[in-house]
Amino acid sequence: MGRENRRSSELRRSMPLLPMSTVMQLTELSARQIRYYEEHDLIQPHRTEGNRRMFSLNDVDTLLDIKDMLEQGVNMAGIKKVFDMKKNPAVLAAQAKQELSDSELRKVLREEMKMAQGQQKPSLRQGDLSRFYQ
DNA sequence: ATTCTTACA
DNA sequence: TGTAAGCA
Repeated sequence: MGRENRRSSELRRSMPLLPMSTVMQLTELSARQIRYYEEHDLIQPHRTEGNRRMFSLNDVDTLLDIKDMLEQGVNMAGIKKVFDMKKNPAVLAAQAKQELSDSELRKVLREEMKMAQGQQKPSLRQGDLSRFYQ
């Protein structure tokens, strides 16, 4: 896939198209949850003139990723850690070279978490991701 | 009819 | 998180 094609692809996935009701059905998340994740800057849906949220396909993907982690027992703190790692230079580089899929990204994140853990407290309290990605 | 914000259980 | 109120 050429860079022009990938660019328009990203543009399409970033296009604000879906209203709250559609995203709720697509993700099976409540409006309350979706708004909550926005408050925590995990997604940044566009707003219409009437202040209605309009979600992109990227937003939906992100929400599905969040849902996965939630079902694995990862709390907000843990999810935030994972998302912060998407800004990690190493992860960013890997994403630039190939089109790192989300599933592949999770593998990388898994490794990154092991690295980060050594510098953290080895406890098993909430927010610690160690027990979910061993 | 639908979504939004705020606030309380 | 769910739910209800009061708006837009």
